[in-house]
Amino acid sequence: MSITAARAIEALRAEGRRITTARRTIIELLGATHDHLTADHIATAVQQAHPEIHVSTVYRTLESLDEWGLVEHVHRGQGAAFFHLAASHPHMVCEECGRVIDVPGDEFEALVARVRDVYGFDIDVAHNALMGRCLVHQPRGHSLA
Amino acid sequence: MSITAARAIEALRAEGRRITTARRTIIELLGATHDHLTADHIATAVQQAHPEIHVSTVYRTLESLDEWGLVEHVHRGQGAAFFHLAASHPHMVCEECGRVIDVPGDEFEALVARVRDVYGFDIDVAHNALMGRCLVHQPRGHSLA
DNA sequence: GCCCAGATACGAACACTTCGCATCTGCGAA
DNA sequence: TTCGCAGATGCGAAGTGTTCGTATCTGGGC
Repeated sequence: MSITAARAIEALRAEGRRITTARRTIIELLGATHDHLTADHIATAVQQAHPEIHVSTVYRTLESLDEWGLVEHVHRGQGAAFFHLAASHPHMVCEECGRVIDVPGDEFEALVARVRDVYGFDIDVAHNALMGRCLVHQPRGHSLA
Repeated sequence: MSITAARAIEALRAEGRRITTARRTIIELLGATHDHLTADHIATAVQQAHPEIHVSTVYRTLESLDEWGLVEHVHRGQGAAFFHLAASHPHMVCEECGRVIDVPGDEFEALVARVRDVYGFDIDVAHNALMGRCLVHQPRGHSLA
């Protein structure tokens, strides 16, 4: 089990929440991958080990873990949201190929600070993905060369 | 009719596309408001004047107008996307009250340029809304005072 | 006015997510 | 160890936002 997954489970225990099969399995799955998984992917993977775990349980579990700050979800444009263990960094999703790129949050610090000052709005950069085009899908094949 | 709506209809004509009741009504509606309307809102409003116009027509019309660059849609987190006449600026949506704030695109220029240089990713800042909290919904009532 | 590619009405289907409710279970107390 | 019960789950149905198939209709060029 990854260190982060172990920590998440420890956090559950520390707050007096139940460690159930669904919760443990989902957390371990998220801890074991760096992929960006949708609830449905997670349900499918979880059901390989525990076929009795229902999709709605996966949704509810993810919602709870999200609320408790142990996992986060990111909304893509139209498709399903994807989930990962709490890490709070922005994501960029290519509109052409769906590729997800992680960005360190500090790239956004200046913008977030300015928007807070000027517009009185506190941006949560990690909640919605930024859509756009990755380098192989830019108009007229623009490259870095 | 607003100037922008008139322009959009002119653009349709110039490209040899048909000016139908659905298209004209939707464009005029979008031109007459600064609100951020979902497809469903648009359908409801359109149907007050033309009850025969079907929701699916509204969706298809919006999709076409979007494709032709006359309107744009913005994805909120979980709820429905909202539409407006082409303007291409980012939006910020309060997670608490759903309020939508428009931001001039140039606030993002530095970030977009840097991300393009460093990550080879071309962000489309207008496609997904930025989620967060407006000033009345910030944690611990933080204000600008 | 006639014609037909393109647009529409209608409803069914779809993908993703939430809900209600009966049953079950983790875990603290006895 | 067993007991009790708040909280978690299984299951299916419903909800929401959107897309699709198909028969019919219509804008606008002739």
